[in-house]
Amino acid sequence: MVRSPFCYSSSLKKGPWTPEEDEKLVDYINRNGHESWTNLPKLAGLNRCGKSCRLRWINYLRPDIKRGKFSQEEERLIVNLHSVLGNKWSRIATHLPGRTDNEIKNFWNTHIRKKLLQMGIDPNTHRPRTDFNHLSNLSFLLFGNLTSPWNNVFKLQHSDVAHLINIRLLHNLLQITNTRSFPSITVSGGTQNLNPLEQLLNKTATTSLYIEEPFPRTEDLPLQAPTEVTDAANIWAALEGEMLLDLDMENNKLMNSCCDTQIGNSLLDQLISASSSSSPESSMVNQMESNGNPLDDNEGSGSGSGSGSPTFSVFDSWEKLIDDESGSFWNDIQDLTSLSQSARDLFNVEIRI
DNA sequence: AAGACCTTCAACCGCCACGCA
DNA sequence: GTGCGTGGCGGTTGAAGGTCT
Repeated sequence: MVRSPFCYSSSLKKGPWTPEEDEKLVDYINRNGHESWTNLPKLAGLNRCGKSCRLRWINYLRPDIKRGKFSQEEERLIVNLHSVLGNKWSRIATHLPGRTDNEIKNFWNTHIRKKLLQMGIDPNTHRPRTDFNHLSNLSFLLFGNLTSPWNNVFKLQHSDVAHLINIRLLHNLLQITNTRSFPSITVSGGTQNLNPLEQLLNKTATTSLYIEEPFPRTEDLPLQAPTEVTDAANIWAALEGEMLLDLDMENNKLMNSCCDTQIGNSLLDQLISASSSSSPESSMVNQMESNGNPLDDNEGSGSGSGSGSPTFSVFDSWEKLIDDESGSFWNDIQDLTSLSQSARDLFNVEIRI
């Protein structure tokens, strides 16, 4: 591939811009505009490449640049848009007036990404993480809500997330380490076309789940009758026993307490169903893009949840989280993280596969 | 006080798409 | 159809400042 020579000359200056250079660039563009970035440096008296000038102007010197910290509203919008658009920073930037793609990208990588990881959510897919390296981080989801000041609504979601993440972790763990098969889980009485785990978490009164067969640890052991489990606590306990997750007494207490929480509609379930359904995201982003600046109307119906669709969207879920009236949900996440260190240590030690 | 380590973000690099000759 | 110049984008880097030990 023939590389364009411009911008690769070693004689051109690189690195941070000086105030004098900024002044020259702003002055020239104010007087002449920027029809050709290639010719601009020469005409403006700058020993820079056009590309560098363009970047400096777009990311820093433009008069309509909004400086300063991102608001919670902007943060929420970035997360929502990223869940739909991925790393399309320039497209995301079109929804945040005054913010540049570079600024948003940096903000994502330095702030939001970390927060999602702490929540056990893969920032790339916006789904629960299923890699094992972050088990220690997940443990805070399991134990944190025992003492956290979260309000009731969020506690339920938080608990559900923990349940599903752990069940999925176990499932994946088994599939990876497995020479043995994962016990099949069937649903009795359920009418929805959900997979068993999702049905469990979307629990209706008539739903029962069966762990059909324990792990055959040895061929000598007789087959056991299917065990009926009717709630997340029991299925978790059953899996836990079969997985040789030898939690000590203290951990068990914590686990039981955690699992005593009543199951409600889960954030995670909604995220999953939103992601696997007929792509509400695409219609969402279309709506957002056709509505113009979403920051202008997000308190009304413009955030997408009021479209009349019965399907939960990923945005609804996020907004429920973020709208937590106790304040910033990010702050709550941080509270949990700090509370969970001891539990995290226990969890790390006790997993034996 | 000082060095190590961490975080942030401006700027660069390389690739791709598009328009034009 | 092909090659070149250019603009635009996303990933990455590294300097600077902050925090920790």
